[in-house]
Amino acid sequence: MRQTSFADMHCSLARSLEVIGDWWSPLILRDIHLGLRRFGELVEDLGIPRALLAARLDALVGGAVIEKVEYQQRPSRHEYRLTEAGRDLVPVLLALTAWGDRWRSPDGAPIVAHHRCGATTPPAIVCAGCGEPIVAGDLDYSAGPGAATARGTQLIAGVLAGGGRR
Amino acid sequence: MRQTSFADMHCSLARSLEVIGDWWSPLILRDIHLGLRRFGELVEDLGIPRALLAARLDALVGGAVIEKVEYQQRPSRHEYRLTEAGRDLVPVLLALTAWGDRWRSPDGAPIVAHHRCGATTPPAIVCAGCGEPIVAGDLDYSAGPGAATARGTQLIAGVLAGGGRR
DNA sequence: AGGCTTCGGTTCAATAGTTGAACTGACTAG
DNA sequence: CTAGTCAGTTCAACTATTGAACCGAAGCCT
Repeated sequence: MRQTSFADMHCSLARSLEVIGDWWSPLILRDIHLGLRRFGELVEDLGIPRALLAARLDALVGGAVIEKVEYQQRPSRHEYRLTEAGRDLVPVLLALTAWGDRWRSPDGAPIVAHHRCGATTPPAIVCAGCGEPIVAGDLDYSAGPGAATARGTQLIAGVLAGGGRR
Repeated sequence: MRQTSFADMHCSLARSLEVIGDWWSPLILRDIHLGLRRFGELVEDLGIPRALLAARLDALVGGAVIEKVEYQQRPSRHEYRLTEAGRDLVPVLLALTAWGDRWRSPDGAPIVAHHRCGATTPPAIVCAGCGEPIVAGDLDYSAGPGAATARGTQLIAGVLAGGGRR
């Protein structure tokens, strides 16, 4: 019996979590993005058990969000870098960080991001159609082409078909 | 010793994960947002063990992202609803879902979100200063007021002080 | 009144994952 | 030829997850 896999759920959130939903994975990605790319640096920065880091890195490589690159030969040494999919995840992690800044960091943000335009304001999640910031209450949902009634969306399918419940 | 807590790390991403970083928690929040608010509905939709759901709901209530509300008396029955902090998390979950749509759902999105403006396009994460979509390479970082050198940011502090490494 | 059903959990034993310390192996520098 | 660096692996103790069974309060049916 393994920890339940989300890979087969017909939900993109579940599939995303299958790749980066483990306890340490988002922090590993943060560190790699910030420039800590070597095994030893990650161990030292995070205090993560070495066995677990090795397993997580393998999983992230398998999930194609990072890749293992040789940075020197003799002795052969490797480091980890974000792939394109991994870089595409950075804004999401930044948005989650901003949430933590808003709701969990009364003493101020520990890390401040600067956009190349000079702004240090938190990111905004906006509708690509109208440009307005997205607010939970402004959303509605319908079933897409990949929908199914199965574990993880056993009732969701019905809720969506019924025009939603919210 | 239990699973390492991220609560004391000086990183808002770690603090966010402390609340919603567990394996099932984001899916539970998704379901509650979509209208599945009762214990039994969540069990049926997700196939999550009842003991685990009870523990996760308690933790999410403790983390102030959901609240337990009585929806009928005699017999007393409760449901779970997003708090303001929980609703503020919805756009982030939507962004993570969109990432899964882009990179993990070759057959098309299982769930399609509609903004009240009519658009069904995925959300965009933009810089609140200039309005441009945020791309990993356009970011730089510096230490904020809450920074510290401790587990979770043992090396990060130095990297930020040195003007970054990226 | 007595029995069946619903809802929202709790309990439990088996299994799987996490932890931290110690160890390994390839290689280099001195 | 000894010590050191880096990137892991191994291992035993401990925790967490799983899924099935059980529980209790209350309403409904006859």
